[in-house]
Amino acid sequence: MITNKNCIIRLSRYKNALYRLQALGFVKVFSDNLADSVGGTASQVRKDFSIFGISGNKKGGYQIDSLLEKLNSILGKDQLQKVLVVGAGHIGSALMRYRGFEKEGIKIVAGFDIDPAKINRSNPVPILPLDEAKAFIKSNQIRIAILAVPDIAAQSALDLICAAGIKGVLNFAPLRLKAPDGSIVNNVNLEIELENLIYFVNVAEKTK
Amino acid sequence: MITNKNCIIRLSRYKNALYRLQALGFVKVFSDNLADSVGGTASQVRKDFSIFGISGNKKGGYQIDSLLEKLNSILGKDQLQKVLVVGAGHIGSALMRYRGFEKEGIKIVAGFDIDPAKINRSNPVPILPLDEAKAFIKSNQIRIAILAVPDIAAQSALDLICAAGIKGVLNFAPLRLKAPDGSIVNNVNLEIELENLIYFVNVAEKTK
DNA sequence: ATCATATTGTTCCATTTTTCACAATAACAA
DNA sequence: TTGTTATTGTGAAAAATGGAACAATATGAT
Ligand SMILES: NC(=O)c1ccc[n+]([C@@H]2O[C@H](COP(=O)([O-])OP(=O)(O)OC[C@H]3O[C@@H](n4cnc5c(N)ncnc54)[C@H](O)[C@@H]3O)[C@@H](O)[C@H]2O)c1
Ligand SMILES: NC(=O)c1ccc[n+]([C@@H]2O[C@H](COP(=O)([O-])OP(=O)(O)OC[C@H]3O[C@@H](n4cnc5c(N)ncnc54)[C@H](O)[C@@H]3O)[C@@H](O)[C@H]2O)c1
Repeated sequence: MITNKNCIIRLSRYKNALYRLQALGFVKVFSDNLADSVGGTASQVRKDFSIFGISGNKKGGYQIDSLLEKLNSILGKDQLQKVLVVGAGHIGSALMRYRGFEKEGIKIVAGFDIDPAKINRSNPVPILPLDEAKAFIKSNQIRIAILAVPDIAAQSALDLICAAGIKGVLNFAPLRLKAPDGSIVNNVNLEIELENLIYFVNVAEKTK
Repeated sequence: MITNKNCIIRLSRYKNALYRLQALGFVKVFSDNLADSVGGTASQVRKDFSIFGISGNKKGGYQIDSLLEKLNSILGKDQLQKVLVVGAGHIGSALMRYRGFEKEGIKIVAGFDIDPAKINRSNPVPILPLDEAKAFIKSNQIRIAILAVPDIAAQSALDLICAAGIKGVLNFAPLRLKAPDGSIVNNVNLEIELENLIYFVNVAEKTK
């Protein structure tokens, strides 16, 4: 069982690179082409594939279309992934208006908010009152949510949606949430991303 | 020289946890308190500190205020970090309106856009035409930028700001940019974050 | 003053991740 | 057909990361 997050991220990158190559008319690809496209090494590409039992052809590389099929299946992209956004504020609405997820088979199906002023059922992505979240999650069998509520509300909103059936949450609030049993929380912490960047810029500056 | 990104992320977490503890009135802390707060082990906390020459007191733990001073200095938080946003669209304006960075000593000082309709010099964070970016970066000695332009414009915008003196970029466009010499690009790729989450949710589902 | 105790700092060990290296082999050329 | 070459797949080596263990020691108790 693979627990290596970086490995899965690389699979996503290979997949994206393969679509670009396919769009350019390529039908096969070698491990070193892929390595170049995503910025890695050829042996790591092959090792990653081998972990998932993906094989190519000696001297012939990999068929792009069948490779994409396999990667897409591993990454759960053989079915449309329905996602909710909880918190229709600045970040939440930016995400709901973003069209880029759709080409990745990810569809934001609804937003939820406690502020009555934010409710808008006729939006392309409808924004509904939080009270309706539980029923919505259950009847539409949603498993994934993006959490974009104020920090103070994050844990209770998380508990609510997980109790309703959400299994995976991408959390934007910059604090450590306790994931309810059976659910996974990943964080996007932009403060920390910036701090990290600043650190490495400073280090580069000093060693220069 | 530390190249371990996770280690630096942990330093940020320690720092955040320390502020919370400080706000609760604590003046000292033990490695296992910190480990609990951030979800790690006590030896890792001590190891992280030791890497940076931070020492505490046998049996006495660490003084929170002096620990914070040291962490803040390592993380470059002893001076206000001025940051630009390039691209005042959905993501860019969400970031410019966000007040949360300020308490972290990060100040978004300006946004830049090519669309004349976006220009607004009297905004709390002024939004200026891209042509002015170079002069602004130079005269204000900005080193860090957030890139939130459409995918197609990302590489050229990156080249422009790095040529003007930007050393570190947090890029939201879901593609691999070529960092100009002497600059660092870190990516926030939400598509990939979601794919990753979906993968691990599926795995958990299956092994259940 | 002595002892017991709690906690650090660091060394050593285990695990994970990446890279190297090369045998196996499919494709192609002559 | 035979030989040459390019590329995979993988086992072994190396590097990086994380965790356990424990000696050193400051603190507080008796
Ligand atoms: N905006 C940014 O650029 C940015 C950057 C980094 C981190 N964040 C984090 O993202 C989160 C959201 O930030 P934002 O700027 O979008 O905030 P915001 O205040 O603009 O929006 C939050 C929304 O959540 C709604 N809400 C409050 N409690 C709720 C609940 N219990 N259930 C459902 N909805 C609820 C509010 O009505 C509001 O519409 C915060 O945790 C913030 O720290 C935001
Ligand atoms: N909005 C989201 O939720 C979201 C999610 C994931 C990724 N992204 C990525 O973030 C980036 C920005 O997305 P967005 O939704 O904010 O886009 P957007 O179209 O809302 O905004 C982009 C802004 O950049 C400006 N712009 C275009 N070219 C420019 C240039 N050369 N220099 C300066 N400004 C320029 C445009 O005028 C516009 O204001 C895109 O790469 C997108 O793929 C966005």
